[in-house]
Amino acid sequence: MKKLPGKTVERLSEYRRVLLTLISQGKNYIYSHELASLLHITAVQVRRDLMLIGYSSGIRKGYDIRVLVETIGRVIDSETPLNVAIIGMGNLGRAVSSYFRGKRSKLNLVASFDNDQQKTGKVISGVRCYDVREMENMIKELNISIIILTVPPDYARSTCDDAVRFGVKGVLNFTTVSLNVPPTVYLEEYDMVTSIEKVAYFVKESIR
Amino acid sequence: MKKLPGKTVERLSEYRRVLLTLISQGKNYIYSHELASLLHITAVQVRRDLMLIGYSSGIRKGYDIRVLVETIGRVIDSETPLNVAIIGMGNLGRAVSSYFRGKRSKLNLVASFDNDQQKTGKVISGVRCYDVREMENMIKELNISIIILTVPPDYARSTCDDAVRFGVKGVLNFTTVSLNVPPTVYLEEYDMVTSIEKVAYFVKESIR
DNA sequence: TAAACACTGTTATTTTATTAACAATATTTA
DNA sequence: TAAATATTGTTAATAAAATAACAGTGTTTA
Ligand SMILES: NC(=O)c1ccc[n+]([C@@H]2O[C@H](COP(=O)([O-])OP(=O)(O)OC[C@H]3O[C@@H](n4cnc5c(N)ncnc54)[C@H](O)[C@@H]3O)[C@@H](O)[C@H]2O)c1
Ligand SMILES: NC(=O)c1ccc[n+]([C@@H]2O[C@H](COP(=O)([O-])OP(=O)(O)OC[C@H]3O[C@@H](n4cnc5c(N)ncnc54)[C@H](O)[C@@H]3O)[C@@H](O)[C@H]2O)c1
Repeated sequence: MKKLPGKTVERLSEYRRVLLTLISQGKNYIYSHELASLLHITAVQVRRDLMLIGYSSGIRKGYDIRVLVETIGRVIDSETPLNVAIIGMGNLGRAVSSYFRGKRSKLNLVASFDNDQQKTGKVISGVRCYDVREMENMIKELNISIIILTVPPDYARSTCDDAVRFGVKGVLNFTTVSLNVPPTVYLEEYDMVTSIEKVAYFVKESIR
Repeated sequence: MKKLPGKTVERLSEYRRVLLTLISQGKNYIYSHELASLLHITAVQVRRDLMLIGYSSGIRKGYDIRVLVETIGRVIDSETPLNVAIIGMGNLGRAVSSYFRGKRSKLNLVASFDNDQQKTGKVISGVRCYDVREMENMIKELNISIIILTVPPDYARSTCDDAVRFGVKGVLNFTTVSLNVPPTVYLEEYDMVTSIEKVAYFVKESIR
């Protein structure tokens, strides 16, 4: 299948998230317009995305939620699970760890790294914390292909460079520092200050 | 000034973030292509965004960073500071609180709320934590216009509805639950599982 | 069972966002 | 000082994303 646009991948992930909660609530079928309204988008957008991944319901009773979840998984998940590590087990690292662990069967959180001796060698928020100096060994040994970066800003660049050198193929950067990676590595950055400033901007504009 | 596209607002926030760190490093001027490469975008994009907010450097030695930061502030910040509260002081709420507090002069984190008696009445991660039952009073008393929602999924919807009823105008939702708000309220949602699934998708595609 | 209806899948259109192109102009170099 | 260079601001072109339109087809209803 042709590589999907990033936006579509995001929406597919979101579809699956809400579909999984619907399953747990006992729902079996869903119409495009229902799914759309849950995501604040249009029904056409939903149908278009599903067309892109070649899913078609056949019946006119909406989509079979289980089949749809499975189809989305076949498209966006890796066939063999990918291993993930968190670097920097501070406030955010621990929050992410306890939240993310076990959420997706095709993404295994297998390690965390820190340079604080109080933390290394222990299991923190459900995952073993290694000394950051062991990063090279462990990335190779555990075949870690994705890192979530939550170290202090001053260490972000060097830590990322190291991880890439050791073979990591994807980086989710939560630090405030904008990073650089070679084109063979996929980088996604998120800064919550940007999100809240965006909210603030539209609030400001609406109450003017 | 006409309302800016959301994408532009996001980039303006990002420009400011990197510009602020450059100032602290003693840099005074920056070229469009330098700023662009820090954000992994093109120089044209930068110039276009700045055109939209009516900033022009005049000189050909790049943009005066201080003036640019100030100009961005005049456009995206509220004239009078907006007050913000975090609801749900668990792992994520505390991380966000300690990170965000004091970051922006026009956004004051003035309160947090929780329903756990162990937490209420104390100062946690630098901000006073109130009982969630006091939300109505405090939102009105402190004039809170934005909330950051980090309660457990099951409480997300009702908590958001309450906050909106009590007068909140913007919501940044970090829970996994997709919310609904009236059109007068601005809602921004972020799920980190989506981000990491996106990374995983492009990693998978690249190593195929 | 025939008409009305509801929903999907897909093509066409519109809108939005990004990139390219380039004239204008300050700065540097010869 | 004149030519070459570098950078901006802006218009034009392109690309990407979202939406609209609608034919096709089960399903329901009378
Ligand atoms: N807390 C948030 O909500 C939040 C939000 C957005 C971004 N951030 C960013 O995320 C990063 C972490 O934030 P935090 O609040 O968790 O900070 P924190 O100080 O609580 O955590 C940082 C952790 O990294 C460890 N560390 C330091 N140097 C290291 C190194 N060289 N290698 C490995 N580990 C190292 C520290 O021991 C600590 O455990 C920061 O860059 C911050 O700007 C945080
Ligand atoms: N931890 C993460 O990195 C992360 C990432 C993405 C999303 N989330 C989501 O954010 C939310 C919080 O995650 P967390 O890890 O901090 O969970 P948590 O359980 O540590 O924190 C939840 C907090 O909310 C409080 N609370 C419970 N009911 C409440 C109510 N009715 N009103 C006010 N406060 C209430 C609890 O006392 C607790 O302090 C969850 O919905 C989770 O799915 C978390």
